[in-house]
Order: sequence, then structure tokens, then C-alpha cells
Amino acid sequence: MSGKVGSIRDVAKETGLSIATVSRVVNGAKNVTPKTRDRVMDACKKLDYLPNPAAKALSTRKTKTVAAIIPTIEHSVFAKFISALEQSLEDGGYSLVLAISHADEEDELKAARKLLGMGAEAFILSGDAHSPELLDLFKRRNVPFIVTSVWNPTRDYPSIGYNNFMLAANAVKFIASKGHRDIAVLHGPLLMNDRTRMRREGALSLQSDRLELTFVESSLDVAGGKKAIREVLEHNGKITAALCFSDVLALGVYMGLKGTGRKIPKDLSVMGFDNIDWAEAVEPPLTTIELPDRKIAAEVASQIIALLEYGRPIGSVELFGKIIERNSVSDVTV
Amino acid sequence: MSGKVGSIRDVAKETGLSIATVSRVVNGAKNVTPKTRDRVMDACKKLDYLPNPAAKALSTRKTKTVAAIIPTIEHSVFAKFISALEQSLEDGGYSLVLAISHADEEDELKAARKLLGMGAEAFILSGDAHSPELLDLFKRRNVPFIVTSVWNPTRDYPSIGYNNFMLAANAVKFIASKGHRDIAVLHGPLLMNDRTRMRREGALSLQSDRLELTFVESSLDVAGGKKAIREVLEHNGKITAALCFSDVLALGVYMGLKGTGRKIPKDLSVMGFDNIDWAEAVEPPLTTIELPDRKIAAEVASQIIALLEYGRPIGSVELFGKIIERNSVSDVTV
DNA sequence: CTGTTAGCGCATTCAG
DNA sequence: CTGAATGCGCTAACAG
Repeated sequence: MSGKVGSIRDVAKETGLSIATVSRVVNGAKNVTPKTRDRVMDACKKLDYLPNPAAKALSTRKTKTVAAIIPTIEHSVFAKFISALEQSLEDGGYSLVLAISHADEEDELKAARKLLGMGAEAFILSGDAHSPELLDLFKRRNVPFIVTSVWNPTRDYPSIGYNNFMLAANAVKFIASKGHRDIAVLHGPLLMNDRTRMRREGALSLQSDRLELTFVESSLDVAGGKKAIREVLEHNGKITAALCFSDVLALGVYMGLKGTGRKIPKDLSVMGFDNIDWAEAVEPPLTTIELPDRKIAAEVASQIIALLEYGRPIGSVELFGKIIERNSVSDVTV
Repeated sequence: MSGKVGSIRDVAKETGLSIATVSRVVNGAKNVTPKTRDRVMDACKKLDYLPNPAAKALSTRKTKTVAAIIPTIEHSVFAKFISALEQSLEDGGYSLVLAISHADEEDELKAARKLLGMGAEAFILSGDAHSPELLDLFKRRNVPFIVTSVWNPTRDYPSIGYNNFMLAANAVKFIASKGHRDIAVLHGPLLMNDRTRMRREGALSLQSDRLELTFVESSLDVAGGKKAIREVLEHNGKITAALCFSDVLALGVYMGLKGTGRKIPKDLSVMGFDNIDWAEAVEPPLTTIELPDRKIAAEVASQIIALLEYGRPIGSVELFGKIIERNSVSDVTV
């Protein structure tokens, strides 16, 4: 299809120099006369030469690409993460190749094989639930990888992310500090999602006879939150606050209250997770937890590059979320 | 870093056969004895051999990857499109490599160079505004590309998408058919966005002394829609409907009306664009236009593959949006 | 500072 | 049906 594209040989011929010299200037080696350098550069753009990546990769045994496998790209948290990751990697001279696992270990494994087959030099995984085969594959082939969005120092592989248990516990503490004693906790599917599971456990750890928690699982979207809050409110009239493990669920709560006569935060306090871009624009502005996704991306990129370039080993690092207090959580009025 | 990975030579050695034979079975050639085939396959998984993609690409001059450059991945429309595209391409044996242009022609050009340097065999662009250099680059190197999300048969390159002009015109007609004569049209930045521009022109084409349109530009997010609707309502009390060229803007309108005493759709009808996943869950359910993003993705993938595999030329195709009528647009009560 | 040469791992003739 | 040999475009010693 694509018409003949110039090879290094062509520009060598054009300049009358050897391919080795051309290779040198193209790769920015210093031991070249400024004059010949210019000569080569001119020829390059004249022929608009572009080095063949396959040949380069074959020769250097380096592809300069790293792979990321995420459950879905249709959630802003992941989209933001990927966006930031692409940036950081790009800045470091690396390319990101992406695959979607649909939160399925099987798919994740398949994707990894394919990405490996594309020459990925390192992997970025999401969450801490992966098939043993996958881990084994990486181990056997000696492929470096990082697990993100979670921080779990007990593993024998590096994780860069936050402590979901603590995050949820802190959120509950925050709400409780406002005087709430009956809190609904809305979250997405537990299956195949260790992050949600850890958050749930974190919240649960604070349950006591002074603090009643009601957990509700729903689909991870606005419709899910809407349905969940209506159900839980119907069965338990004492609830005065809803903690949502995702902002989209919180928006669902906002919608679910419409027409019920209840107002936020007067009749129900609502707290989210993620600090999605519209969290501040919503009425009333949503109190939520800002997750350090972009920071994770930057940290992940920098560590991977450090490893690939200088062999510096990757270490786990914990990053922290931050409660953004707006107007959706209020003191319970006695 | 990565420990020695088996090459084709290793499995040849293991089986006592030649590398040619191994290559044959790995690539599924038919002229191989079932017995030798099995022998090779066994050795492959025993050594867990994975063909080196660079070597293969170098040898065949095919990378089996296609590139897509989108303005941002942080908008669900693009996220969905990419997600579907990845699927379709994957199914066809191709890989998708992605780049973000930030709606900047400069960045887009740079990204294209890089992707070309990664061996992309074809390109998928978004919208119809691209730098001449980029088009020239593709032309010179004879790289096939498709422009998407728009349909513009007047171009000399293929476009697969919808007619933004008509889509907006139809939306206005729909609202007008309910008796509205003063409509606010909310849209995102016009700069560098030909899709928004075409929609605006489509709406504008229906302006008349029986139909007054008030255009408001804002940032493309919930906060933007919220601010925009408040401003326009303040200046023009006659407006009875708001057409938003994006559902996120429509959500902004929902939020902007809170506390003003106005209700949707009684006091203000609202119509969106995109049919984002929460459009139905919102209160009241949002009337909007469903865009055929997944269909576009499928069509794009299939045409690109047909071209790359069989040389079948790519043709422009128009796909249609569909008005999803819910409860946010009502008849104007006289 | 520049040129020569030998692979990198694989597909693909061409013989056998 | 199978093997030996060639080359894809480039980098990396090694000479000069």
C-alpha cells in the first residue's frame, strides 16, 4: 500500500556518506562534524526519511513502549489516568499502548499476551486482582509491571496508589463527625473489584453500636445510584447520610431524591468519591474525596522510565486522597 | 532487563526442525504434517515462545497496527468511540495505538509523526479540521486515513460520520414542532471544532421571524452549561427551550435551574446531544440525540481492514443520529 | 570523525 | 513436506 519509503541507505546514498554516519546523526551521537550533520539532516527532510521502528527495535531490542491494561476507559477516573499517563510517558520518550480488560481476568491475560507480542517493555495494571497465570507470565519472561490505584505493600510486586481501606474509613469518620449515626454506603459491583471491596471493609471497620452502616450494591452508574438510594431510604427511614464510593453514584442520589421531597443536605447528606469534574457544579456542590490519579500516573511513569533506562528498581508508593468539603454534607440537626 | 526470551531458533533446536518449518506452523501455513505441527506447537508452549513483533514487521513490512488521534479521551463520546474501535480492530487482528491531540493541530501533527514512527499503517482522525502539513504528510507517504464523526463528501479523502448540520437543524425543528419560538442554543468552544461549528450553522439555518435563536458559547462541561443558562435566562426572559450540543451542557442546565424556581420541562424545555449513559437517569429524563458512535467505529474498522488486507478503497459513509424523546421537552403551554 | 561488517528474529524464495 | 540461504532496516562494535 504505502509507497516506497526511504531507508537509511537512501539518505546515505544521497549524501555520499555511510549508513553508520547517518545513523549517528539521526540518533544524535556527538562524534559527528557539524558540517556532515547538516548534510545528513538536509537529505533526511528532503527524502522525508523516517527511521523504521521495527528495524530499530530489532537491532536495539528496545521498543520504547509500555503497556497499560485498564478495566474500562468509559469512566472518567480511568480516562483521566490514561490521559495523564500518556503525557508523562510521552515526555520521557516512551509510548503508551492500551488495552481494555472489561474487568475480566481472562481478557486481561489475553490482552497482556497481545501487548507483549507488540513489544511492550513494561506493564501497568489496574487494581490488585489478577490471574496467577498473568503474574506467572510476567515472572517467567521477566517483564516489569506495576499495580496501580491501590497501595498494597504486602505484595511482592510494586504498587503505586492509595489505601482504599483508609480512604473509606476516613470518609465515614468525616461524616460521623458531623453527627450522623445512620449512614448508607453505596458502591458498585464487588465482583472483580478489589478496590471497592477494600473500601467497603474500611467503612465496615468503623461500624459500632454508635454507628450503623447500611451497604447497598448497585451498577456503577447514575441509574444505579438513583435506584439504590430510593430502595435504601424506603427500608430504613433513619438514614441521614449517603456515602458513595463513586461520584456517579452520588449524582444518582441527587436524581433519586427528586420528587421525594427530600433535600440535600438538609434531609440527606451525600458524599462522593473521585472528585469528578462536575462535582463542584452540581447543586448543591458535592463533598467528595479527590483521588490523586494524575499523581499516580506521573509517579508510575517516572518509576517505569527510571527502571527501563537506568535499571533503578521500582518501589511501592502510597499517595493520599483528600476530602474536598463542599455543601452536600451538613451537621445533623437535632 | 527482560531475561532472554526464546527465539524461533530455540524452538527449531528443541524440535530438531528448521526455523522455516517453525515459522510455517506458527503462521498457520497448510503444507505441514500434522505430526510436525504438533511437535512444534508443543515446543512453543514449552518454551513459551512468542514471535518477535519487530522482526516480523521488518520482514513482512506490516505492523498490523492502526492509529487514532483524538482531541481528548476525557469526554465520554470519545471514550466510547475508542472503546468500540479497539474492539472492532482487535476482532480483525489489528491493534489500535492512540494519541491525544488536545484539539491542537500542532500536537496532532506531532502525534501523527510519532505514530508513523511506530509503524501505524493507517490513521483515524477526528473531525474535519486538520493542518495542511498533516494531510500533505499522509499524501506524500501514501498513508491511508479516515476522518470521523463528520460526514463531508466534498472532501477528497473519506469521511465516516454524521451530518452535524442536519442533526442540529433537525433538533431545532423538533423543538419548534412543540411550539417553542425562542430557543437558547448552548454549545462548547467554536475554536478548532468544526463539528460544533457545523451544528451551529445548521441551527442558524432555521432562524426566522417565527423562530428566534440565541447562541451561547461556554466551556464544554457541566459548569459551563450551568453558567450559560443562567446568563441567557437573565437577559432574555422569553426563552422557553434550551438546545445543548452536548449532554454535559444539558446537565449544567439542570443544575443551573436549581434554586431559580424554574422547572424542567414546565418552565424550560431542555434537549441534549450524545445520549450519554446517564441521560435517562436524570430527572426529568433527558430528550437528546443519540449519535451512532459505535456504528462509526465498526464501519471505520471494517473499511480500514478491508483496505489494508484486500486493497479495497475506502468510501465515505453517512450515518444518522436519532432523537430519543424522553421528558425534558414539552409542548409550550399557551 | 567516518566506513565496514556482523547480526537482531523472522518470512520467504528456492532446492530437494 | 522440509531445509538452507537471503534480506528486511538499523545499531554497534571495530577498524581506519
